[in-house]
Amino acid sequence: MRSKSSVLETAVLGLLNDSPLHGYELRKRLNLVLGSFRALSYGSLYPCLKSLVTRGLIVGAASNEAPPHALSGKRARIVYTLTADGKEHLQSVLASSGPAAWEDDSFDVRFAFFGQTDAETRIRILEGRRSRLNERLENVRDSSARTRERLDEYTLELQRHGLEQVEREVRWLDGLINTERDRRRARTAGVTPGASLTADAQPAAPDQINPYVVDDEGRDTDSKERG
Amino acid sequence: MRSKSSVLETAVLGLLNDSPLHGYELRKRLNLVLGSFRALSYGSLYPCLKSLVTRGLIVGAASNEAPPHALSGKRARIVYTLTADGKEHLQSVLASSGPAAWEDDSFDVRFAFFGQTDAETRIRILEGRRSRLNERLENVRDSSARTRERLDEYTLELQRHGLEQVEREVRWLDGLINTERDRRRARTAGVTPGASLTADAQPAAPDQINPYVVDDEGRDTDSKERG
DNA sequence: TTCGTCATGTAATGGGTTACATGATTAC
DNA sequence: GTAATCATGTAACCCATTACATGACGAA
Repeated sequence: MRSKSSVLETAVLGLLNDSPLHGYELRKRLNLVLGSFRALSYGSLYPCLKSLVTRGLIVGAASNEAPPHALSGKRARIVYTLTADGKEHLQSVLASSGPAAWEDDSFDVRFAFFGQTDAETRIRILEGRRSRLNERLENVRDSSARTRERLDEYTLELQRHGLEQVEREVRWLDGLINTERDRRRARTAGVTPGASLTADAQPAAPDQINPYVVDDEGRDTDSKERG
Repeated sequence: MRSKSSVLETAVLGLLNDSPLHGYELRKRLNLVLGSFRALSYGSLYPCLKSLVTRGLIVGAASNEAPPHALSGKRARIVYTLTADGKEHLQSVLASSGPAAWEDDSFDVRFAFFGQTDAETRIRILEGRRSRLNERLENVRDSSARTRERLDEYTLELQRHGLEQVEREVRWLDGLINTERDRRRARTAGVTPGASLTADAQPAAPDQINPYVVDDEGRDTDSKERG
């Protein structure tokens, strides 16, 4: 249950859970998920795959010909597949909903694999991220209130813009959380799913108390060194 | 003219150009500028200061008492000041407007010090960043067009949201560029400045050709490994 | 035949964090 | 007296990038 599982590892395992892939292809898909759209280097990917093999979470098999959807023989490449251990590990990672799941670096990956994540976990992560962002917003507004006047025009504008981006992300989360709740309600009522992810962000309960469970991943909420 | 000058170094020099500061205080201000609002660790800051001292760009002086605005004796701390070399170096960094100035990591710092930057350079950096983002947008839309159908709901939503954020930043840049141009026009006409940074983003010329000058910082535009 | 893309890797390097170590000063 | 904040630093480590090395395949 302990193993750190970096963002990259989670992403690799998550993708391989959909279908076996070789490194080169893996990288391309990774770029769509990781950080939005930035190139991950092979210098990170291959050592990561190596390590996963060593730990028995995936296996690599040289596949010379006839890939599933017989395109063309191409060339020898190593197709990686999840092992039973790997699947188990992935499930445990995907089941966690502590701070580690909603911090900047990991949230995106976790969100990208929401399709393989339990509905309650999804909600917990979304709410966790939202309160994390709100907390940050509060900090910035506080410190801004104290130092606003002695900041020049551009610094101020940069701050304003940053704040706005975060506020927008909070509203995005509001919408997603509402959608998830609607779905939950529909599920328990036994109705066919109707809610779409792109539903408008209803104003949501004005004061959402969110007693998120910090059950895993060590790492508690009150770390100093934040403001 | 060559020296790499990391983001952190630029930020430090830029802040010290306003007024001499000691490490602890420096860090707090750095956090407002760098990456928006994230804690920079002393483990990065102090070695950086050390290196700047070694290279003669700043000098540290133990200041035991009477800080400028006589608060209280506090305690021995090391107040850093820019040297002539340091000022010169900073000016040359601030004068550069190549790709290195508008990439993700450095753009924020450069923008934060626009108050100390030449107007033409400001425009060039803003335009450079905008075309960088547009280029990225194009790439994502292209690859999205090819793989859209086999992506699940959440991955798709993540991508949509990422795209939206970037589009928003482009509009932000549109506004800033217009403001800068207005100011330039006002300047050459000898009028008192009236344009505010928060002016609405006019639709801007529908197709802005931007022949940005890649004059410094090695690093050309057509690096592979991007899509 | 040469260029672009597919494909897999390693070594050096870089830029940061965390944890550690230390100690004075201030507020409760 | 004791906790929080001020203040400065070092050492170990992490995770990723860049540059390098290699080579096959398909298309121009």
